[in-house]
Amino acid sequence: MFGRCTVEYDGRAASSLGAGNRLLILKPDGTALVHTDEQRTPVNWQPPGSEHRAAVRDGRLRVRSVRENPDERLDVRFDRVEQVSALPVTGGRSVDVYGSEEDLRHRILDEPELVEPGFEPAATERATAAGPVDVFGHDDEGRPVVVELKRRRVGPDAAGQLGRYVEALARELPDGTEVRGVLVAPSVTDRAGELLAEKGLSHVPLSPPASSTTPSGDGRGSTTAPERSTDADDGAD
Amino acid sequence: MFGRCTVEYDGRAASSLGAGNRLLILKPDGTALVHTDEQRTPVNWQPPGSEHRAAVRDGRLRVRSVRENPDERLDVRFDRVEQVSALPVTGGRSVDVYGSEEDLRHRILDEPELVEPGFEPAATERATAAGPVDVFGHDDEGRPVVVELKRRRVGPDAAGQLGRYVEALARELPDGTEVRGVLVAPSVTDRAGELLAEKGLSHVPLSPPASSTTPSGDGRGSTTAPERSTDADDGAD
DNA sequence: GCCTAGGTCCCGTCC
DNA sequence: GGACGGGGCCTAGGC
Repeated sequence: MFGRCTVEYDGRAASSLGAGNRLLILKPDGTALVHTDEQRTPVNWQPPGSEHRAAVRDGRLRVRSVRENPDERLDVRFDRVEQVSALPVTGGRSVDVYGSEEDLRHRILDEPELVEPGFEPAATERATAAGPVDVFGHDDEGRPVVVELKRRRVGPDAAGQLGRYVEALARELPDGTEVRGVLVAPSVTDRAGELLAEKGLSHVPLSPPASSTTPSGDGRGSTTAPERSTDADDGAD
Repeated sequence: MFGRCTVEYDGRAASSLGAGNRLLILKPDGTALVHTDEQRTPVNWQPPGSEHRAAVRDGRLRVRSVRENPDERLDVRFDRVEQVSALPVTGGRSVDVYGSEEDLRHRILDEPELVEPGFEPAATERATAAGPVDVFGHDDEGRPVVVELKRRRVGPDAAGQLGRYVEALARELPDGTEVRGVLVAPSVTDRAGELLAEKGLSHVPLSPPASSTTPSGDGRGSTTAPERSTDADDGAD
C-alpha cells in the first residue's frame, strides 16, 4: 500500500511518525514494513508472526499489526490511499550465501595447516561452559587449541569472546593445562590486537574462500574475482 | 517493481536466487531491496549509496545496483514485469524512539540513587583506552565507578564490555586504585551473571522509562503526548 | 576513511 | 520458551 499516513509504534520501545506518503508492506507471515525513500532499514516495522488487521475509523483506513511476546503494536493510519496492490510472490525465498563463517570453517577443516603447521582439528561447535567453540583441536605439541572464526575484520568483542572460551576450557580441563586461543579472521583492529596480546591469544589472517567451491586459492584479500566476465557491456541509463 | 526475476549478488559475500515473483524496491538514495513474502529481512539488497541502472538485455529487463567500498553488485533480471510504480514519498523519514539506552542514561542522571545510594555521576561517554564509558562517577566512598547501560536483557558480551572498561580505567588511574563496575540493565542471563561475579562487577536491574514521559527534565527536545489514550475500539477483520 | 558500539537489531539453532 | 552467536548485519557518532 502507498499513501499518506501516520505511524505509531509501541512495544519494546515506542515511536511516533507524522503524516507523509510512505510504502506499507504487509506479508502473509505477519511481517509489516513501513518504508520511506531513504535507508535500507524500514522507518517502522513489525516482525513476522504479527497479526495484521484493517478497519475504517472516522472514514480513514487504519492498519494495525499486533504481536505478543513481546507485546507490540504498530498502527498505520491513512488520510489517503494512493495505491494498493496484492502481489503473488512465488519461487525461492532464501539464498545460500557464499563466504560465510561456515565456509571459513570448511576451509580450515580441509587445510588445518592454514591455522598453523601441525594443527589437528578434533571437533566443531565443541561445548564449553562459555558456549560452543567454533573449532577445537590440538597443536603440534598436543596442547589444546580453541579456534574462533570470523568472516570479516573483527573488533574487541571477538577478542573477548575467544578469551571467554579459552578460560572456560582451561577451567574444565585438568589443572595447569595450557589452553591456546587462535582468532582466525581476515584482520583485526588495533584495539582487538592489543586485547589478544594481553590475553596471550593469537591471530591468523585468513578469509572465507572467495567462491563457494575451490577451498584452495587466495582469500578475498584485495583484488576482486577475476572471472565473471558475464556481459561486459555496461547498462544504459 | 514486481515480477518474475532472478537475483545475483556478489560482494562481501555472494548469493544466487532462482526465478520467482518478488518485489524490488529502488530508492533514490541508492538503496535496493528484494523482498519475498516472508521475513522482515530482504532476501537480497544493496545499501544506500549504490547506483541503480536499468537496461534491456536479450529482450529482458535487467536492473543492476553497484557500489564501491566495498565493491558490491546486485543484479535483478526480469523474465516478466507485472507491475511498476513510481511513488512520491513525502514527510518525515525518521522517528524519535523512546525507551533507548539514551533515555536510560537520562533516567540515571536525573536520579543517580537508582544506581546506588550516594552515586555521583561525573561524566558521560568518558574516554578510556577501551572506548567511551556510558556513565562515569564515584560511589559514596569516592571510589571511581564505571556504569554500562543496556536497554534490554544482556548476555555475556555486555559483561565482557564492562570488564574491558573497568580494566582500562584501572590501568590509567594511579596504581592500586580500585575501580568498580556496574551494569545497569533490565536483567542479565545466568552466564552473564556468572561472568560479572567472576570479574567482581555488579548488576543493577533497571529499565528505560516505560513511556516517553521522561521523569522530570527530559534532555530530548520534543516530547510526544505522554498518555496516548489507546482507542479502545478493536478493529474489524 | 576506520573504529566502536547500539539496535524495536533480525535470525537460526540448540538447550 | 530463553539463550547465544552470526550477519552481505545496518546505522550513528568520533576521530
